[in-house]
Amino acid sequence: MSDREIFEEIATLERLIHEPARLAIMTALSSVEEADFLLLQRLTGLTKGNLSSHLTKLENAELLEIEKSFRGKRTHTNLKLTRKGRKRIETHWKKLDSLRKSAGNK
Amino acid sequence: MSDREIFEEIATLERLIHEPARLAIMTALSSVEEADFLLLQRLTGLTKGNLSSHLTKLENAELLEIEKSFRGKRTHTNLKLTRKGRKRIETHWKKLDSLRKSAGNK
DNA sequence: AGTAAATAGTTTGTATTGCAAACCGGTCTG
DNA sequence: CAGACCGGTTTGCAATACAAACTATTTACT
Repeated sequence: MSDREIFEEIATLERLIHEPARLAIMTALSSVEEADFLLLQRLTGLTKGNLSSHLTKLENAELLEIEKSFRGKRTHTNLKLTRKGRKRIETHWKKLDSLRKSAGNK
Repeated sequence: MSDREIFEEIATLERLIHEPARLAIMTALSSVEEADFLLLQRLTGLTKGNLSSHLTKLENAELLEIEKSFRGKRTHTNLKLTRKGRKRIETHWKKLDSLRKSAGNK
Protein backbone atom coordinates (compact mmCIF):
# COMPACT_ATOMS: atom_id res chain seq x y z
CA MET A 1 0.00 0.00 0.00
CA SER A 2 1.41 3.39 -0.95
CA ASP A 3 1.76 6.24 1.51
CA ARG A 4 -0.89 8.16 -0.27
CA GLU A 5 -3.33 5.33 0.16
CA ILE A 6 -2.53 4.93 3.83
CA PHE A 7 -2.97 8.56 4.68
CA GLU A 8 -6.07 8.74 2.59
CA GLU A 9 -7.53 5.76 4.32
CA ILE A 10 -6.81 7.15 7.73
CA ALA A 11 -8.46 10.40 6.81
CA THR A 12 -11.67 8.51 6.31
CA LEU A 13 -11.33 6.21 9.29
CA GLU A 14 -14.48 4.81 10.65
CA ARG A 15 -15.61 7.40 13.11
CA LEU A 16 -17.80 4.89 14.85
CA ILE A 17 -14.82 3.03 16.28
CA HIS A 18 -12.28 5.80 16.22
CA GLU A 19 -14.14 8.09 18.57
CA PRO A 20 -12.07 8.09 21.81
CA ALA A 21 -14.73 6.80 24.16
CA ARG A 22 -15.75 4.00 21.81
CA LEU A 23 -12.16 3.16 20.99
CA ALA A 24 -11.62 2.70 24.71
CA ILE A 25 -14.77 0.61 25.07
CA MET A 26 -13.99 -1.60 22.10
CA THR A 27 -10.38 -2.06 23.10
CA ALA A 28 -11.27 -2.85 26.67
CA LEU A 29 -13.85 -5.39 25.56
CA SER A 30 -11.50 -6.95 23.05
CA SER A 31 -9.26 -8.07 25.87
CA VAL A 32 -11.92 -9.97 27.78
CA GLU A 33 -14.80 -12.33 27.13
CA GLU A 34 -17.31 -9.94 28.56
CA ALA A 35 -17.73 -7.15 31.05
CA ASP A 36 -20.56 -5.45 32.83
CA PHE A 37 -21.72 -1.88 32.62
CA LEU A 38 -20.10 -0.73 35.82
CA LEU A 39 -16.72 -2.27 35.11
CA LEU A 40 -16.74 -0.55 31.76
CA GLN A 41 -17.72 2.69 33.36
CA ARG A 42 -14.86 2.47 35.82
CA LEU A 43 -12.42 1.59 33.07
CA THR A 44 -13.39 4.42 30.78
CA GLY A 45 -14.31 7.07 33.31
CA LEU A 46 -17.38 7.92 31.26
CA THR A 47 -20.61 9.02 32.84
CA LYS A 48 -23.44 6.52 32.81
CA GLY A 49 -25.37 8.54 30.31
CA ASN A 50 -22.61 8.76 27.80
CA LEU A 51 -21.51 5.18 28.24
CA SER A 52 -25.08 4.13 27.67
CA SER A 53 -25.44 6.03 24.44
CA HIS A 54 -22.09 4.87 23.11
CA LEU A 55 -23.04 1.29 23.85
CA THR A 56 -26.34 1.72 22.07
CA LYS A 57 -24.54 3.04 19.04
CA LEU A 58 -22.16 0.12 18.99
CA GLU A 59 -25.07 -2.25 19.45
CA ASN A 60 -26.94 -0.75 16.52
CA ALA A 61 -23.88 -1.31 14.40
CA GLU A 62 -23.83 -4.90 15.62
CA LEU A 63 -20.36 -4.54 17.02
CA LEU A 64 -21.41 -5.62 20.49
CA GLU A 65 -24.24 -7.33 22.29
CA ILE A 66 -26.01 -6.00 25.32
CA GLU A 67 -27.32 -8.78 27.50
CA LYS A 68 -29.62 -7.90 30.33
CA SER A 69 -30.35 -10.37 33.06
CA PHE A 70 -31.24 -10.54 36.72
CA ARG A 71 -28.65 -10.88 39.36
CA GLY A 72 -30.69 -11.51 42.44
CA LYS A 73 -33.33 -8.83 42.40
CA ARG A 74 -31.64 -6.25 40.30
CA THR A 75 -30.92 -6.09 36.66
CA HIS A 76 -27.45 -6.66 35.39
CA THR A 77 -26.07 -5.57 32.04
CA ASN A 78 -23.40 -7.53 30.34
CA LEU A 79 -21.49 -6.46 27.27
CA LYS A 80 -19.55 -8.53 24.80
CA LEU A 81 -18.19 -7.96 21.34
CA THR A 82 -19.69 -9.72 18.39
CA ARG A 83 -17.41 -11.51 15.95
CA LYS A 84 -17.89 -8.57 13.67
CA GLY A 85 -16.92 -6.17 16.44
CA ARG A 86 -13.82 -8.10 17.33
CA LYS A 87 -12.72 -8.03 13.73
CA ARG A 88 -13.36 -4.33 13.33
CA ILE A 89 -11.36 -3.22 16.29
CA GLU A 90 -8.46 -5.41 15.21
CA THR A 91 -8.54 -3.99 11.73
CA HIS A 92 -8.73 -0.51 13.10
CA TRP A 93 -5.60 -0.92 15.14
CA LYS A 94 -3.82 -2.34 12.15
CA LYS A 95 -4.71 0.69 10.11
CA LEU A 96 -3.44 3.00 12.80
CA ASP A 97 -0.23 1.01 12.92
CA SER A 98 0.42 1.30 9.25
CA LEU A 99 -0.28 5.01 9.33
CA ARG A 100 2.23 5.48 12.06
CA LYS A 101 4.85 3.32 10.43
CA SER A 102 4.53 5.01 7.09
CA ALA A 103 5.34 8.26 8.82
CA GLY A 104 8.23 6.82 10.72
CA ASN A 105 10.60 5.88 7.94
CA LYS A 106 10.78 8.59 5.38
CA MET B 1 -0.01 3.37 34.94
CA SER B 2 -2.98 1.19 35.76
CA ASP B 3 -5.38 -0.11 33.16
CA ARG B 4 -8.10 2.03 34.53
CA GLU B 5 -6.01 5.11 34.06
CA ILE B 6 -5.07 4.20 30.53
CA PHE B 7 -8.59 3.56 29.37
CA GLU B 8 -9.81 6.61 31.13
CA GLU B 9 -7.17 8.71 29.48
CA ILE B 10 -8.01 7.42 26.07
CA ALA B 11 -11.64 8.18 26.61
CA THR B 12 -10.70 11.80 26.94
CA LEU B 13 -8.14 11.87 24.15
CA GLU B 14 -7.53 15.17 22.61
CA ARG B 15 -10.13 15.36 19.91
CA LEU B 16 -8.18 18.02 18.11
CA ILE B 17 -5.45 15.62 17.11
CA HIS B 18 -7.40 12.42 17.21
CA GLU B 19 -9.87 13.37 14.52
CA PRO B 20 -8.98 11.17 11.52
CA ALA B 21 -8.26 13.92 9.03
CA ARG B 22 -6.10 15.85 11.46
CA LEU B 23 -4.39 12.71 12.67
CA ALA B 24 -3.42 12.06 9.08
CA ILE B 25 -2.28 15.64 8.57
CA MET B 26 -0.22 15.73 11.73
CA THR B 27 1.30 12.34 11.14
CA ALA B 28 2.17 13.16 7.57
CA LEU B 29 3.78 16.43 8.59
CA SER B 30 5.66 14.79 11.42
CA SER B 31 7.64 12.78 8.91
CA VAL B 32 8.90 15.74 6.91
CA GLU B 33 10.30 19.21 7.49
CA GLU B 34 7.47 20.84 5.65
CA ALA B 35 4.91 20.24 2.93
CA ASP B 36 2.67 22.33 0.76
CA PHE B 37 -1.09 22.44 0.62
CA LEU B 38 -1.42 20.34 -2.48
CA LEU B 39 0.90 17.60 -1.36
CA LEU B 40 -1.05 17.36 1.83
CA GLN B 41 -4.26 17.26 -0.11
CA ARG B 42 -3.01 14.42 -2.24
CA LEU B 43 -1.76 12.52 0.77
CA THR B 44 -4.95 12.78 2.73
CA GLY B 45 -7.50 12.75 -0.05
CA LEU B 46 -9.36 15.58 1.65
CA THR B 47 -11.17 18.24 -0.32
CA LYS B 48 -9.55 21.66 -0.35
CA GLY B 49 -12.27 23.11 1.77
CA ASN B 50 -11.96 20.59 4.52
CA LEU B 51 -8.20 20.55 4.44
CA SER B 52 -8.24 24.31 4.74
CA SER B 53 -10.46 24.35 7.78
CA HIS B 54 -8.57 21.58 9.50
CA LEU B 55 -5.33 23.45 8.94
CA THR B 56 -6.82 26.59 10.37
CA LYS B 57 -7.90 24.72 13.45
CA LEU B 58 -4.45 23.28 13.95
CA GLU B 59 -2.93 26.69 13.40
CA ASN B 60 -5.17 28.26 16.01
CA ALA B 61 -3.99 25.65 18.45
CA GLU B 62 -0.43 26.52 17.49
CA LEU B 63 0.33 23.01 16.41
CA LEU B 64 1.40 24.06 12.95
CA GLU B 65 2.42 27.13 11.02
CA ILE B 66 0.92 28.23 7.75
CA GLU B 67 3.43 30.12 5.67
CA LYS B 68 2.20 31.88 2.60
CA SER B 69 4.60 33.07 -0.02
CA PHE B 70 4.78 33.76 -3.71
CA ARG B 71 6.07 31.20 -6.09
CA GLY B 72 6.42 33.21 -9.23
CA LYS B 73 3.14 35.04 -9.48
CA ARG B 74 0.89 32.81 -7.51
CA THR B 75 0.59 32.20 -3.84
CA HIS B 76 2.00 29.12 -2.33
CA THR B 77 1.09 27.71 1.06
CA ASN B 78 3.58 25.82 3.10
CA LEU B 79 2.83 23.90 6.27
CA LYS B 80 5.10 22.82 9.05
CA LEU B 81 4.61 21.59 12.56
CA THR B 82 5.60 23.75 15.48
CA ARG B 83 7.70 22.25 18.24
CA LYS B 84 4.52 22.04 20.24
CA GLY B 85 2.77 20.23 17.41
CA ARG B 86 5.57 17.76 16.97
CA LYS B 87 5.46 16.95 20.63
CA ARG B 88 1.71 16.53 20.70
CA ILE B 89 1.48 14.09 17.87
CA GLU B 90 4.26 12.01 19.37
CA THR B 91 2.55 11.94 22.72
CA HIS B 92 -0.69 11.05 21.09
CA TRP B 93 0.76 8.03 19.39
CA LYS B 94 2.32 6.94 22.63
CA LYS B 95 -1.02 7.08 24.35
CA LEU B 96 -2.61 5.03 21.63
CA ASP B 97 0.19 2.51 21.96
CA SER B 98 -0.25 2.07 25.65
CA LEU B 99 -3.98 1.69 25.24
CA ARG B 100 -3.48 -1.04 22.75
CA LYS B 101 -0.85 -2.81 24.78
CA SER B 102 -2.86 -2.72 27.95
CA ALA B 103 -5.59 -4.55 26.09
CA GLY B 104 -3.23 -7.07 24.59
CA ASN B 105 -1.91 -8.77 27.68
CA LYS B 106 -4.74 -9.50 30.02
C1' DA C 1 -9.71 40.02 -27.06
C1' DG C 2 -12.82 37.06 -24.75
C1' DT C 3 -14.05 33.05 -22.41
C1' DA C 4 -13.33 28.73 -20.48
C1' DA C 5 -10.93 25.91 -17.32
C1' DA C 6 -7.44 25.25 -13.90
C1' DT C 7 -5.08 26.70 -9.53
C1' DA C 8 -5.23 27.69 -4.77
C1' DG C 9 -7.57 28.26 -1.56
C1' DT C 10 -11.79 30.44 2.03
C1' DT C 11 -16.48 30.81 3.59
C1' DT C 12 -20.97 29.14 4.50
C1' DG C 13 -24.82 25.96 5.57
C1' DT C 14 -26.34 21.97 7.42
C1' DA C 15 -26.79 17.60 9.51
C1' DT C 16 -24.53 14.89 12.89
C1' DT C 17 -22.99 13.87 17.45
C1' DG C 18 -20.77 13.99 21.86
C1' DC C 19 -21.59 15.59 26.30
C1' DA C 20 -23.97 17.16 30.55
C1' DA C 21 -27.88 17.10 32.94
C1' DA C 22 -32.41 15.63 33.85
C1' DC C 23 -35.08 11.80 34.43
C1' DC C 24 -36.78 7.07 35.76
C1' DG C 25 -37.87 2.67 37.98
C1' DG C 26 -36.55 0.10 41.20
C1' DT C 27 -33.98 -1.24 45.94
C1' DC C 28 -31.76 -0.64 50.28
C1' DT C 29 -31.01 1.84 54.66
C1' DG C 30 -32.02 4.26 58.99
C1' DC D 1 -41.55 5.83 54.66
C1' DA D 2 -38.23 9.42 53.24
C1' DG D 3 -34.13 9.77 51.28
C1' DA D 4 -29.99 7.79 49.18
C1' DC D 5 -28.13 4.68 45.99
C1' DC D 6 -28.03 1.62 41.94
C1' DG D 7 -28.29 0.99 37.03
C1' DG D 8 -29.18 2.85 33.61
C1' DT D 9 -32.20 5.91 29.45
C1' DT D 10 -33.72 10.14 27.37
C1' DT D 11 -33.29 14.93 26.23
C1' DG D 12 -31.29 19.45 24.88
C1' DC D 13 -27.76 21.99 23.34
C1' DA D 14 -23.32 23.44 21.71
C1' DA D 15 -19.59 22.01 18.83
C1' DT D 16 -17.93 20.42 14.36
C1' DA D 17 -16.95 17.77 10.15
C1' DC D 18 -18.22 17.67 5.66
C1' DA D 19 -20.02 19.25 1.13
C1' DA D 20 -20.96 22.81 -1.67
C1' DA D 21 -20.68 27.45 -2.98
C1' DC D 22 -17.77 31.21 -3.53
C1' DT D 23 -13.42 34.26 -4.51
C1' DA D 24 -9.55 35.55 -6.99
C1' DT D 25 -5.86 34.88 -9.97
C1' DT D 26 -3.63 32.54 -14.00
C1' DT D 27 -3.10 29.80 -18.06
C1' DA D 28 -5.07 27.87 -22.47
C1' DC D 29 -7.96 28.10 -26.45
C1' DT D 30 -10.07 30.15 -30.57
